[in-house]
Amino acid sequence: MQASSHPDDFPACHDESGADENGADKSGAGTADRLLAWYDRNARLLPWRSPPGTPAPDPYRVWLSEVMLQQTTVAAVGPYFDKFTRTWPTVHDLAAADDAVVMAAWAGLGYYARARNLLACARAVAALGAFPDTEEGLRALPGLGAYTAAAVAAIAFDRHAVVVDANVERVVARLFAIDTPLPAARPAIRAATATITPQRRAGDFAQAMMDLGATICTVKTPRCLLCPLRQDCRAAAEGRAEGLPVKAAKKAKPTRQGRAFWIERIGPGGTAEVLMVTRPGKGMLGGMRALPDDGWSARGDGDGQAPLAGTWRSAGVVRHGFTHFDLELQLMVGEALSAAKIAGAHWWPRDDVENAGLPTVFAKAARLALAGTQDI
DNA sequence: TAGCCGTGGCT
DNA sequence: TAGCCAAGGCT
Repeated sequence: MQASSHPDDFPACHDESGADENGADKSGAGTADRLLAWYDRNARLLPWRSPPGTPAPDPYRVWLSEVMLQQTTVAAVGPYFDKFTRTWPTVHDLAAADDAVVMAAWAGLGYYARARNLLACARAVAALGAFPDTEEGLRALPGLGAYTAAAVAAIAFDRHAVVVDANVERVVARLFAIDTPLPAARPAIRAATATITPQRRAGDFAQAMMDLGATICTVKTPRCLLCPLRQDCRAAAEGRAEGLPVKAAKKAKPTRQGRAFWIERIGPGGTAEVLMVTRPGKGMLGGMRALPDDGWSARGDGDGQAPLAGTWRSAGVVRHGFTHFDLELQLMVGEALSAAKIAGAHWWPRDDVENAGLPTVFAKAARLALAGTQDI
């Protein structure tokens, strides 16, 4: 049994038969050929994807889907991809869109820096005239890191690129039985991926690896008996696929306390309005419309203070989990006694709050205010 | 470089 | 249930 692996013993040596000491066979182009043959028969049909063997899809759609799919499930992306491509059919349409409208359209999808970078990227591409068609050119655009640049280059432009995402990390860590914990294993995994990435059909290969990771080589209880790469897989041969890749322990999430404030007035038109703010462009929920709050953050509790003078009562508590902390948000309802002098403040129709584009934590708070529920 | 940055589904 | 996790990027 292999006790450990490290960069020095990678890639695994192959004898003339192409099989290593555990019987795993990754010699020549066999692994890629087997995976592509499986993909030709089993590719998932997705709105942003063209079937295997057909012309590459529109780079705009490939890029948009890849950004939306960063740390986000296929199921969650679907409706957003439809909405964005319907509203903005080309990158030029998106580049010309209003910031607040795009941010509101992204509301609920999370990781809002992606939406800010999406607009910056669309405008950069519009200025260039078209998407760059090389990995290096794509990598220079805002919001495109090593993964996304490689994926777009391979999928949209049929470039040879080594595409490594969390699926590929898992599949490759198992194929080569890489025991080094993540993230230290990344260089070895990337080198291993390069050895099996084919010169042709690199885009299909990347998508095939992701489909394999999503449907066969899953995190929990991988379906090794159904895997087209079982004969290539050292971890499967050793009966320990589920144990790979090894991951570093995670830190505990703190719980933070904060307050948000629901402030109504009767507007100039005689209808009820709610005070909203546009949050600063950087940091948590940056650039998003929100309710005023008391300054809570990942680093600490809010100070409990209202943004302006008034009398307040608690309408209940909203609990919400973020990536690295949990929040208990007390919703305070009251009448403001003075005019709002809050950065980014504006009034929004009370009857149209569901269209304000609020991030989920504030959408929960708004539901609480409107329903009068005690706890959500 | 390791911490920051959302959300909802699954087990 | 409470934690884990998803087609990561930025600083």
